[in-house]
Amino acid sequence: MELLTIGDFAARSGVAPSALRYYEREGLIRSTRTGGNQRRYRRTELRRVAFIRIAQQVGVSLEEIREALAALPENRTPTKADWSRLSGRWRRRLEERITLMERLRDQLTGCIGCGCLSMQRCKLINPDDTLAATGPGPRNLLNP
Amino acid sequence: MELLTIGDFAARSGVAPSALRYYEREGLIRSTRTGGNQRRYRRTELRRVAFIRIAQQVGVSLEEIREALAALPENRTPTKADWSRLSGRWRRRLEERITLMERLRDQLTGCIGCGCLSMQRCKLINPDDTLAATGPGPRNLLNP
DNA sequence: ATGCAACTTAAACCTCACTTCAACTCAAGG
DNA sequence: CCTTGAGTTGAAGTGAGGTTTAAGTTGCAT
Repeated sequence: MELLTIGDFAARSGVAPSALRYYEREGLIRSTRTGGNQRRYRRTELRRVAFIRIAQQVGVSLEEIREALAALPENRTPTKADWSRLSGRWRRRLEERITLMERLRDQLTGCIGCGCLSMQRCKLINPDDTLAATGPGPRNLLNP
Repeated sequence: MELLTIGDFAARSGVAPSALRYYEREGLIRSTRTGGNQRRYRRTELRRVAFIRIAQQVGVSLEEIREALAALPENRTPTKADWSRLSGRWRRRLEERITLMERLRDQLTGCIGCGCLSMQRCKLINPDDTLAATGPGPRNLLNP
């Protein structure tokens, strides 16, 4: 079994056939066709799908994933080094998100202490008191 | 200035008027009306909006946020203790998500070492080798 | 009292990431 | 050959979380 049908590929990747067709339309994965126009997937495509799903967990849009995947070589099967480079980028991204959420957690913990969630005093909402500059009260809630 | 117009409320909360109307339609916030049917917001509503935006950052859907806010007292202005209880729930949730993302990061770090992202060998994709049970290769990629 | 920015509504529209549908074709076992 | 399950397409639908539009009304300063 050299090439996988869409059904088998879906089963092995855990992604629905409809989603796989969608990914193909969006240029995220590729397939060859049989004489009868059915899709056949090489097993190396599984790595692409793995990468896509991991990136989605990290909060990356399909558009960005498509761009990242475009950096893979066209003509040869991607090597470990190719995947390693891409994964490294996602890891840095993931670490940024983790840092952000940890900061949110710490601030929320502080706010549970004071029970406030006040727009006037709470660090969670008015991080650096910068908002007070244009009058009393904050202008936006987030993005510290 | 006891009550805020929707424009002022939007400016102070950093949330667009259209979004505020949407939140009201969805039962997340409330307003009183003037004789001429215009919305007026009490400043305590800012806390609700703060809570909503924070919860969204934590990855909670508006539906769940609505349910959480429904736990607040109807007849009296919520106390610090009320907000504290709700915030505590979100904090636990946030910690769960952080743990999940840290695990993902650690696994991704390992996979950068091996450069694999292999469907056969990689922990990231085939976490506990449980998938091998129904034949060779994994059946789904994520949710360890 | 008038002018104008800010407000009101319902309905339509938007993006994202898919899924579902209808109508049809292909692949493979008996 | 026939049946049946799996695959094909374009188009439409879904749901979340809003934004935009059009037509009309209100609030407030002058």
